[in-house]
Amino acid sequence: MGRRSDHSRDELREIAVAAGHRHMEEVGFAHFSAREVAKRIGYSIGTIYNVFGSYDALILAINGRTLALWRDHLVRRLADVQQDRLRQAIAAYFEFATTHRHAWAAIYDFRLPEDTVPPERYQAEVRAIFDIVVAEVREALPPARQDEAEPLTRSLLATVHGHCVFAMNGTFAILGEKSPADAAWQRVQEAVGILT
Amino acid sequence: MGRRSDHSRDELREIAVAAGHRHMEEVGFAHFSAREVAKRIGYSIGTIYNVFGSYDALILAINGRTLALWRDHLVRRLADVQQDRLRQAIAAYFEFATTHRHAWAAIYDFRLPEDTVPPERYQAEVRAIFDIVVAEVREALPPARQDEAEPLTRSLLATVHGHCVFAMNGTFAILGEKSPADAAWQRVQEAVGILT
DNA sequence: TGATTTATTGGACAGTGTTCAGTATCACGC
DNA sequence: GCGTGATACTGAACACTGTCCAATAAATCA
Repeated sequence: MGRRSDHSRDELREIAVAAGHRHMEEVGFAHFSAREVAKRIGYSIGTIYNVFGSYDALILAINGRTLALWRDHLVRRLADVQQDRLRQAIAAYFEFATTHRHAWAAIYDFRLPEDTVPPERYQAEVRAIFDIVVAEVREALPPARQDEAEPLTRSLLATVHGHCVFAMNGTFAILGEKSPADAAWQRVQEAVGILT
Repeated sequence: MGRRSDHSRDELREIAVAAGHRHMEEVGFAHFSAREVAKRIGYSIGTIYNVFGSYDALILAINGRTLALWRDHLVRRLADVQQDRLRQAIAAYFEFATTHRHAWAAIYDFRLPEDTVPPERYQAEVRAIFDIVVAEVREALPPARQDEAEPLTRSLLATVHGHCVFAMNGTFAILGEKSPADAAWQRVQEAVGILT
């Protein structure tokens, strides 16, 4: 067949990413299939490769969307909160991971070939989330120490992430930990408190 | 063919795990192949399934071996160190992840089917590493607080793990973090210091 | 109306995990 | 020595995967 034109190229890309994201949420990275995405949007596997160029690029697009949804969740969660904003941010981290288990895990399950860097769009998505958290951390610091917000935020994000990973992958279950979010919150409080 | 008997069943299992572990180190979880393991030990794919029962069980056996090597590395690294033992432990964490990138990542890339629990042997391997670290954390705490060592260690392990993950998967590169291990060490110092 | 560009297809290829009927070899009882 | 099981091992078959690309249909342009 030839051009079908019910969708522009950008629309088609958008539709494929949306369907791919749903598929990822349902089956997870290990059982994700590009053919299945094609099937779901009513196109053939070849079209997926025409639009995205490679399997990796498709995954990257889907993970990028997950990051955008994650940021969205974080923003909404902080929108009408006055107190304990850092704690709410941690809660949002865990909530998103729990609610979107598979899509969230896919962000970390997928690895680009070595010596390959993610595209600028994707990196921007990561930084966008980071920037939101930096602002919160800065707010929690005394004015004299606010220039330390960025390195501190990197470390605190890693800290929360570690707790979230162990909660999601069963490590904490093996070790008998039952309040991962609380533990993460303690570490964050200590780190911020010591500069106060 | 029939029974070949150059190896007992246990020997064969051992050989397969060793070869599988090497294969994993070379190509990583995404490109790991059970057929390739079979080829490397000079048996057919069927034998792999006879010995391990399933792909998942093979991966679990290989990851179990990685955990054992990791524990070994940690023990050796702490063997003749008097000062800064916690810091050395963190260094050992990062070292092992760096030196065995693929095998280390496979521990977290692989996920058992939902509602499935890893076999007791595997759990014991995880706890063995945990126990080593608990002893170090307890030693670093004042006598009156040593009963808090276990929950604290779970949290600190997660903290260090988070930093290591972000260092290995490129997140820290995107965010401009250049001393992940130092950042992790700071968080650990704070948490331990506050109880001192 | 051609000629050309573009979008889309789906078969072909090499690889995967998984199963299992078939076969070769051993150990043992007679 | 000779059956008779039990055991170890094989590899073809199946349904799937990512990847590529010659063929084709439709839209656009000259």
